[in-house]
Amino acid sequence: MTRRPSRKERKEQIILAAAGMFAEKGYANTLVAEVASAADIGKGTVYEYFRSKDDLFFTVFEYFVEQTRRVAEEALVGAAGKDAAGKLVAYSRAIIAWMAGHRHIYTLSLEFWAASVSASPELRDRFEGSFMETYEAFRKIVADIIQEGMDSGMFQKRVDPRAIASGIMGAWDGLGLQSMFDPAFDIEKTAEAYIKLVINGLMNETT
Amino acid sequence: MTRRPSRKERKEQIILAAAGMFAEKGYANTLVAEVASAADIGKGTVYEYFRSKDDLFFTVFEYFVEQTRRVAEEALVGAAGKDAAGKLVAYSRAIIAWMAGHRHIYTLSLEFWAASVSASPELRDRFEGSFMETYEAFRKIVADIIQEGMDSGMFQKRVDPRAIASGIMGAWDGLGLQSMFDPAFDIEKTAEAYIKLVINGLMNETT
Amino acid sequence: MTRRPSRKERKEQIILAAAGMFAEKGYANTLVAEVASAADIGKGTVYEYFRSKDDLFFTVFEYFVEQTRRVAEEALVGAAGKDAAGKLVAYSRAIIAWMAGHRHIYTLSLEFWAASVSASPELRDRFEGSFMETYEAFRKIVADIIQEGMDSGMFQKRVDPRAIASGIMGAWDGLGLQSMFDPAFDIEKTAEAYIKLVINGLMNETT
Amino acid sequence: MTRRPSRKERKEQIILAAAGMFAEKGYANTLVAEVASAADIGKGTVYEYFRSKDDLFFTVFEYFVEQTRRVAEEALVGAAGKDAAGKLVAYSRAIIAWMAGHRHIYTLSLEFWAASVSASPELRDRFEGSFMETYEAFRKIVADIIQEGMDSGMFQKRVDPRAIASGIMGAWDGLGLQSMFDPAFDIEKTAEAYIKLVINGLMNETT
DNA sequence: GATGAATGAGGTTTCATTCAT
DNA sequence: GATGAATGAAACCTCATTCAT
Repeated sequence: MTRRPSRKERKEQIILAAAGMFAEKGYANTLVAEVASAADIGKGTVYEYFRSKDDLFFTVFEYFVEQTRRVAEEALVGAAGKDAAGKLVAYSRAIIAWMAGHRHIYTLSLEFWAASVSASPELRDRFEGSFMETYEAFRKIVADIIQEGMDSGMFQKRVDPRAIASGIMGAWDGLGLQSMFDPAFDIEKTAEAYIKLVINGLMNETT
Repeated sequence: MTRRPSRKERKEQIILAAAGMFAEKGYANTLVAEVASAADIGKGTVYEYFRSKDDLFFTVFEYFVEQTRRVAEEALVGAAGKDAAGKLVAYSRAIIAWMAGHRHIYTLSLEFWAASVSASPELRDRFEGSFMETYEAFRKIVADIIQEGMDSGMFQKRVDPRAIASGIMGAWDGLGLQSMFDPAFDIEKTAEAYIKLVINGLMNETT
Repeated sequence: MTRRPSRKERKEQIILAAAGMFAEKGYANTLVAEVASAADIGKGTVYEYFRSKDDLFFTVFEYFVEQTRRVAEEALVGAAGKDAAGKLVAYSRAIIAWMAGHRHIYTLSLEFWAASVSASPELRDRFEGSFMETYEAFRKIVADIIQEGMDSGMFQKRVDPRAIASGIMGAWDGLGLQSMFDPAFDIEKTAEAYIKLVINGLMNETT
Repeated sequence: MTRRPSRKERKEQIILAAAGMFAEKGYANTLVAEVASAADIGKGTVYEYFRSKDDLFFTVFEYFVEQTRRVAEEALVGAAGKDAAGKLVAYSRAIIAWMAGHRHIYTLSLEFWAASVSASPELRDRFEGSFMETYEAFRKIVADIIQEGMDSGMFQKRVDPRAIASGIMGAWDGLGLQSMFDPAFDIEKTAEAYIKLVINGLMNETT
């Protein structure tokens, strides 16, 4: 005999069900009824927890952002103690591993990216703002590692840490994208070779 | 006095109007009536040229792919005669310049990416197939340049050309994405610094 | 320290809350939850006292009718001992004063009138029946006064007492209606002038 | 073979169908689908002509007001040339005859009255404003007749014409109401007796 | 007895698509 | 060939009512 879930648990249950459905069928093609059914609740119950389908969508997004940040945070912790190059490799591996391991969920990114341009103006602003903030957080982490490498003398090449961080992050997203279109794409192997090349670029002064 | 447009011109007129609307409001939020109105024709006329809204969407996508490939082709031609590093820089610049110069249209990518996951199964397959093909074409071009650099001895580092090509392309997409969320993001400067770092990585053997 | 209300008090508490809400927002636009909240009880509790929202509505109606009749009764008592003309004036004044003083509640009449035509067949019948009965009761009172005036010789004009009673009652309702649409409408002054004119008509034989 | 109706005719066709349905079942209990079906068109077509169900409702109201005013206008014309008392009788007869003859439509009044208090604030204001204007128009007509009667010396009693006009109009509405509840109520006979009494009151100076 | 979370039937509204002109 | 009025399936959302606690 299972107890009735708390309000918070019930809400998360719906968010997870919605995340799954949105990832699978896309936001526009997912019926609220399907989310409810996936969460094993009645259609009306969804509206007890979310004002509208849009509201649910944005909440799923926030949940997703939260998770993404936690992944980054954990990766950072796992990389502590290593030198700059080691940190970069470890950090990249963690991000890519998460993408590879949550391919099903990662699909949501595409939905969110699209929504950030095509949603209603109010929603769009919220998406855009959140994206900028999240990307900035990632960028700071990566740029700090690069700066540390330059400071320690490990990275000989003089670069703008933020620009390079942007490029590295871009590559992560872009590789994730390619793995989305091509199931045979080996994102982990590809990313591994790639980050090492970038690090090689950082370690050698241009002659 | 303007002559009546040919069937082909009329079709392109609709495609361009649709591209603009889809980029601006997103596919799902764009009404067929809006496309028709933007193309200065009647709503019913759209159906003289396209079987359905989905069909129009996919045609816009094909048109978009075609253009993208032409951009790549032209960039490649413009880079002919340079050495591998020069080609890479020129090629990257051309791609990024196109992104920066067609930001409004480039938004469509997000729609297409999302559709490749969330559209109806049939449409999804067509999207996925086309994406794989297009990415493969780009990948070949970039990988060939890298191979050429290694063959010529300019690139000292031994790498898997296809993997690195994937990473570079990923960075392009990912930087385009960041520029989409952040109007202040200077994609051309960032990409310039980044591609040079990657090239530096290629030119130096790991010690 | 307030004791727990008896079942009857609790029921009246709900009726009053419902009356207030229905008068303010209309029956259709009032949520059962709002009634409950206004009555300071839980939503489910309403259903401990009333079978359905319709049932609550009808009970409010009956309560309203009861009050209206009491008002009429009291007015009649207050007018006892006067002559026919005096009774008519006093009676009219009491009715109109009640309307003016309970403008907020009187709004309910409009809801009831509408319901008597547009509610479900069963409910409609109950409304119609109750209205006929109530109007008949009023009509009898007024007609009796008129008859008394004619009998006593005070009213010289020969009239059908019931027809005239209907007209007078109609004027009361109609004036109430006008005061509902126009906050500036002085119903008491208007009704006073009007009833005196009618009495003047009764007192003078047509020449 | 019937030609396709013009936009204006089609709109009126919907208004009439809606008026019938609203009168029969009440606004809240009428489905848009029922209106469409009564108008022999598709459900979606209703929305080609009206923004919303509320909008349709208000348009029906305006149509109703227009008709009511036309009735008053015609009645006034028909009464021209008579003396004040004759005008009053003719005018009253015309109004009451219209009510009696359009009982089916007149039911709508109850809906409109109720809406003027219970509809959404915006709609409510439009209703209220329109009612005040319409009542004022009627009031002016009746008051002018009374004034004319006093000026000509036919009406000996000194009265406030507007107050008495309000009372007479109130009686019309109130009698219509009674006839609505009671199918056996003979509104024409009752109104006839009543208006004559009122006129008697006007013709005789209070002694 | 009292409660309010859960429910889902039912209603409005949207919009891709058709087809008569 | 072009049009846009008409359509109705489909989807979101509301809210009276139930029932487990």
